[in-house]
Amino acid sequence: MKNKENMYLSRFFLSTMKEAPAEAELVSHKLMLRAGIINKLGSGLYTLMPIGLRTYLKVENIIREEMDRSGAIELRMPLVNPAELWQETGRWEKFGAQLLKIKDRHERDFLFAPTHEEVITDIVRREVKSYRQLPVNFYHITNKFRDEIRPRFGVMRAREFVMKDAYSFDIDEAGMMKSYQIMFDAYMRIFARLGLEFRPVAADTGAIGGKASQEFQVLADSGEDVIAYCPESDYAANVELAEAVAPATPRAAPAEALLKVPTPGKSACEDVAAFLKLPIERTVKCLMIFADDKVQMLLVRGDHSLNEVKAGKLPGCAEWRWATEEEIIAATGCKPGYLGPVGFKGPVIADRTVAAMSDFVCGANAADHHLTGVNWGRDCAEPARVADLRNVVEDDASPDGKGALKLRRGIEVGHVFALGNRYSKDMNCVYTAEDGTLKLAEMGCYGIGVTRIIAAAIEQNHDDRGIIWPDSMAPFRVAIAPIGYRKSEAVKALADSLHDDLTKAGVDVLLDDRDERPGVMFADLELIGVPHRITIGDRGLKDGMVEYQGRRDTAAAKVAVADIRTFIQAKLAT
RNA sequence: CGGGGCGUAGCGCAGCCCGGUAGCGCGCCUGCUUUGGGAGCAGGAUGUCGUAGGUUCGAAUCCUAUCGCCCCGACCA
Repeated sequence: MKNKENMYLSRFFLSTMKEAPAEAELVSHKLMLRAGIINKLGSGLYTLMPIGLRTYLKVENIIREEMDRSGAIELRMPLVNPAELWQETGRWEKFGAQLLKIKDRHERDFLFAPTHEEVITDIVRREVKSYRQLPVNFYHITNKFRDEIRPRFGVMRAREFVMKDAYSFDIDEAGMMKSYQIMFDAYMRIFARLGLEFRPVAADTGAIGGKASQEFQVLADSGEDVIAYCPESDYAANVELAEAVAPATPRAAPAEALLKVPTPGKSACEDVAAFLKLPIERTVKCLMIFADDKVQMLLVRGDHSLNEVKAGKLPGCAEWRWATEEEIIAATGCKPGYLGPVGFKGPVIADRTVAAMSDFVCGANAADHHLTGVNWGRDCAEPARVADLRNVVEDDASPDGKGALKLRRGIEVGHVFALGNRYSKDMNCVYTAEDGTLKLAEMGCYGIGVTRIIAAAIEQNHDDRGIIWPDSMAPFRVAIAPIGYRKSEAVKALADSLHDDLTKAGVDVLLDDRDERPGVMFADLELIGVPHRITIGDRGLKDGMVEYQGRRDTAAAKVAVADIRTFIQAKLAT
């Protein structure tokens, strides 16, 4: 970023708060409000204040540099799109309530774009005629609007937000995968340069569909996603996708007799297990869904949880929903809480773990009763289908067979998709191939949540005093804190000359010339997260010393005035 | 959309149950003092009590409606 002369805090605009507004829950949200980075206009709508914009621009520039380096070409598409384009792909209807639709003065339908596949595909089908023009990768960095069901956590899940999205077009699948890899590599460079602790993970392709997909997750305990990874290998996947492999040991032979036991008021597996004095791993949880026009029974072990994405991948279950209580009673003759496969007439789909259990406990399809010693084949039919239904848990075997899985939470800041020809087919985006035939372009799409990165970085880098910016994202890299700026000629002279020298050297430096008390100055500079601080006061100056303190340092270091310029340059170089 | 909660000064809150015309802390303004970790003293400004109806002699307080915001669930960068 080019430095301007105006790096005096008294002429900048800073609005800090001692107390965070009650609306904020998440640390990053609180700190962004307290540091004056954002200002709320409405639910999910935020102004990026001057200091926030400085950070934003640094992030944007790193992304732009790496995108350009990867060969992607920048353009900019409009926020408002005509409905017709979205009707071509069916997403005018299918995108759901998150799509904010509007009408213009002629009563024509428009929408606020939540993403830009349609627009870019339209551009390419009109502009690209020949294989000679491919591959091509266009990107832009702009505002998106998604009418989120529940905006929250400030800029983390805002309705209007900034996203960098790129779209690659190739002549065939091999080309697409090459473009995909190029983007993947660019993303690795971007998040590394931003100074974030992150991990690329295999992801579900979700509603967009496609062949391959990976998410870039910033690791943070407050993350909304859970990722499973294997410390012994490079396996890492979103739990939505992470495969729970079948148990290594085969099903044991039945050892117990089937027994119906009263379990009054005990419906949850934990309660049943405790009541029967059995480990919860012996129980089976019974979940009823409605899909494919019928009520179906899904079984997972009592201590496991259903993976709803996996459920949706079962045959005929793409549109599944939870069964209603009435449907459950009609299908089983029993209220939820005491259900089981024994005697159930409909389809039973068992998780791999459940299929390998013997002598297990499940509901008796009779209120306040469970069955113990249940065995497949003997007491009820083998499950109609055995599938991977559950979320992996810590210490599950890694699907690559190389150890045990660990879980961590993450914030999704980027996502790369090998899309294929879904959109080019719907929108007839074809090119003339070398052999003269018309072929569909193979697409990839690649998103980065630019504004979300700011929040994610704070989640990962803060302490009880405030933000600790990575150098790459700091609104100012160096702060000069003069004590007695307006009292001491010597302090002012050194502060000013240091400010000028650093500015000339291309360093983003902020001189706190407000003449505040030191406590106020330090507190503000720490809150806004400036990574390096130089403190100048008469007390040190009489010995020819100033102080340097890194934002993460516990104590300040004394540095001779004569050495401070080289000292700080050395700090900035690391 | 379903469930829960909150709207009183820029921010954090009290007052509401039990109606009597609004208060505390921080911040802000003025002056003096202070100046190495969110200063001290003195003085001061700031509210259509979210909005609209209703009950009442009288409503921040009770009733109704409405809007906004936050939290928990389904979505995603």
